[in-house]
Amino acid sequence: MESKQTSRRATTVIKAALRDLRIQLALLNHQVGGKLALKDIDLDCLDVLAKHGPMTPSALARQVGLHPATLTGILDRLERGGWITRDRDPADRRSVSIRVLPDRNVEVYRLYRGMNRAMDEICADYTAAELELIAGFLQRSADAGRTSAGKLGQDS
Amino acid sequence: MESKQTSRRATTVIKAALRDLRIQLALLNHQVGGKLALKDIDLDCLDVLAKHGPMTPSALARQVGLHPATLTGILDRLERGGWITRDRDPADRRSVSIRVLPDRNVEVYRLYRGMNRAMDEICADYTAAELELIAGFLQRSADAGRTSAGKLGQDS
DNA sequence: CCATATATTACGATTCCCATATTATATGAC
DNA sequence: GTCATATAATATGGGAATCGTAATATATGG
Repeated sequence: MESKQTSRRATTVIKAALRDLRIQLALLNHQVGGKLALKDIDLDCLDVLAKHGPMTPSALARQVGLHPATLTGILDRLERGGWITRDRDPADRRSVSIRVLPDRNVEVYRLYRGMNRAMDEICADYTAAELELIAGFLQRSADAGRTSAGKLGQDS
Repeated sequence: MESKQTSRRATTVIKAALRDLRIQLALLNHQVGGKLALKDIDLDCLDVLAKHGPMTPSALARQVGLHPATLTGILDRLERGGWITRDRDPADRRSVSIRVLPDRNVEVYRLYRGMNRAMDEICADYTAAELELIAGFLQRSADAGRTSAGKLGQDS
C-alpha cells in the first residue's frame, strides 16, 4: 500500500500548482487590465459583478475586501469608462444598484480569448468523467478559498 | 454517445470555477497582505521569489508585469519590513540579487494555514490516481496562463 | 580608452487608497 | 407624526503607490 505516499506527494504538487496558477492568473488579469486602462481590482470587481449579478457598493466592497470609500473611487472610474451604471433603488433610495454594461465587456472577452482556447485544448485531452471530477475539485477549492478569506476578513 | 455534450458542459463549468477560484485566491491573498501591512503585489513578488529562488529586479519585474522603477518602490518596502535582502552581484556589480529572508515568511505560512488544511481535507477525498490527474491539469492550466499572459505582455 | 549598452535607482507628476466627516434616507420608539 | 438612531453612499484630504524619464554605476567590444 504505497498509494498513501503517492497521495501525499500529489497533494503537495497540487498545492504548488495552485500557487503557480494563482500567480499566472493574476498576471494575466494584470495584462488584460493594462490593455484596457483598468486596475487589477477593477477587473476583479467586474468579474464579481458578472458572476453575482447587480449588487450594491457595500456588498461588492465586502466581496472584494475593500473599504466602501475605496469602492466609490473604483466605481467612478468604471462608470467614466462606460463599464457600469449606478442606479438608485426606488425601494430604498439610499441604496445603489451597480450593473455591468454588456458593450465593453466583449473587449475583455476578446483579450481572454487566448487563455480560453488554451483551456479548451487542455480539456479536450480528458474524458467527460475526468472533466467532471476536475470541475468538482475546482469548485470545492474555490469554496475553501472563500471560507478562508472570510475568516481572515472577519477580524479587521 | 452523449459524453461529447457532457464534456462540453463540464468544460464550461471548469472555466467558471477557475474564474471563481482566481477571485477567491486573490481575495485570500489580499486579506493575508492586510494582516502583514503588505500590498497584494508584495505577496505576489514574495511568492515568485520563493518559487524561483533569488533573482534580479529586472527579472522579477518581467515576471510580475511591472515597470522596473515600480519594483524599486516595492523592494524598498519589502526590505524595510525585513522580508528580503538586496545583494550586489560581485561578478556584475550593476546587478542585484533579491533573496527572501526565512524569518518573516513563517508568518505568511501561518496565515495560509486555514486554506492549507482545507486543501488537505479536499484532497483526502480523492484516490492517488485522481490526485495525480488533478495535479497535471493544474500544472497545464498554470502553463497556459503563463503563455497567454506572456503573449499579451509582449506588445506593450 | 572610449562609445555604447545594460542594471538599478532617484525624482517628479499623477493617481490611488482609505479614515473621517457629510448627506440622504430608512426604521423604531414613543 | 416626530425624533433619535442606524444605514448607504459619497465628498474630502492626507499619505502612499505607480510609472515615465533622467541619472548613476558598471560592463563590453572595438
